[in-house]
Amino acid sequence: MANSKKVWFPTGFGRILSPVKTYSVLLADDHQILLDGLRSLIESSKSFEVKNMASNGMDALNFLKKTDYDILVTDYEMPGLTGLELVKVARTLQPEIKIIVLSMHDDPAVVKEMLREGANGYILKKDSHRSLSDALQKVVDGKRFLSEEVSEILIHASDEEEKGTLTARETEVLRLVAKEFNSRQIAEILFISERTVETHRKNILRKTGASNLVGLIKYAYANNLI
Amino acid sequence: MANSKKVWFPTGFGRILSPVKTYSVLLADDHQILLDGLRSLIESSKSFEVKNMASNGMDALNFLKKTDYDILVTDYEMPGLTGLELVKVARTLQPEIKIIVLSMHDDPAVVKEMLREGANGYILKKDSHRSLSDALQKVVDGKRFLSEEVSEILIHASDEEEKGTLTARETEVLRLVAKEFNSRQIAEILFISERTVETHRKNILRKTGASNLVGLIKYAYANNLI
DNA sequence: TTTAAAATACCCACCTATCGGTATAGCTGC
DNA sequence: GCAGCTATACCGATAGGTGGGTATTTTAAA
Repeated sequence: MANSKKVWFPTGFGRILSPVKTYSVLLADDHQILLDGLRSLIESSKSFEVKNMASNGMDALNFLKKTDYDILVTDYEMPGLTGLELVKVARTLQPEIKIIVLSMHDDPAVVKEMLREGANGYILKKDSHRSLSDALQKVVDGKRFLSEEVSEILIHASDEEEKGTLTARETEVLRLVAKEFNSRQIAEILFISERTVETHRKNILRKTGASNLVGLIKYAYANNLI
Repeated sequence: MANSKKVWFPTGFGRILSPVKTYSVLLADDHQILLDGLRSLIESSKSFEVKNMASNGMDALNFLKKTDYDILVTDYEMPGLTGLELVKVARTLQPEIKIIVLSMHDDPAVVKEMLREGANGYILKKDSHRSLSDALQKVVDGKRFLSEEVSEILIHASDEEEKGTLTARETEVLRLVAKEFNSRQIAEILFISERTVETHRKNILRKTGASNLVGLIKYAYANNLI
């Protein structure tokens, strides 16, 4: 991993010396007090070192461009770049970085999207500090970590999984969108008003959770509509 | 195949009767004189019957919505829906239909796109009438048909395959586009002007031959950029 | 038969992408 | 040195997509 120092650290009852890696961490959160608290928490373990702290997304981005880190711990809502955007960019700039999202948000859709876009762990601010240390250890071990609360949320979310079920007409429209037709052309092809096509598109966007055309096409690929 | 009549037709020296299928054909071209000529040519073989003729893309579309055909023979440039659009729609409405494009265009990019979007055969208006009858037979046999001229074009096209080679920066921009960032956000991430991002996007669109965002994303998928 | 969902359609406002220019600075290879 | 490519940047105009509404008809389910 990048920029990590190897130190000799006593394990067990101090009888054996073994190499322990110190993982570099980048913290991003717009609340300074939380940043300081997190640093303290994280560095209470000698395995982790907070190398930099950013109070907004853009600052975090600047750090990511200059330095490699083993772990990024980021808030979800921040001024400038949001946490989601930061996760995407971090995953692009440093494909190997481990990302833990620390959020107040317990919206399952948000959680899923973050995980989809590259987060390795997701914990809530109302979770205990144990969750954070567990998460750190899990992700450096190459595993995924969700706090109990988050797991709970995802389980119940699957109950109300009415999303993603496009109607036949909506699927038809989406297929045509994916064929590079614009709304006017789709309206001509289906013999309906352009307004109706726009309504369908809006409903498709809402149901799929996509933020724009690009997300729509990715959804279409993911669901074998292309 | 759809809407085809089976007739008993003598083969060989008339000694054996075997079942011969009459394939239904839809013709689309904006030149009436050519339509009439094509009908005559096609129906000189008892295996093919021109069921309808359309003088523009929208008329053709209407026919496709009402009736199933075995074969669509269409011009490339037409008022209303273009040939390319017609091919896409036809492939959507009637997945099993065989499509032969008859065009003046010898641009390899056009040829490739038509084939990619579902055309089974491509012949030029300067080709001989033999090409058309060969094409009809080939496509109903489930094969692809390109006239000699067209094959020639595609071969030489591969020489000047400088297209599709995006620069590193362009690829970077495209990846970010595919991550659902808009130009403003990409500008922020890359520390460049929004104008520059727009220029890159224009160049990417031109190089990939995509007509819009959707085409771009499809290109990104096809080239493993996502 | 009542109800709910789906498909249809319109409005306005705003944002974003695309088109077709032009232009300059830096780098690379002949 | 200079041609060619790349990355950078700007402009105006237009097309197209998105957001947030409302509302009617058709169809399918309870």
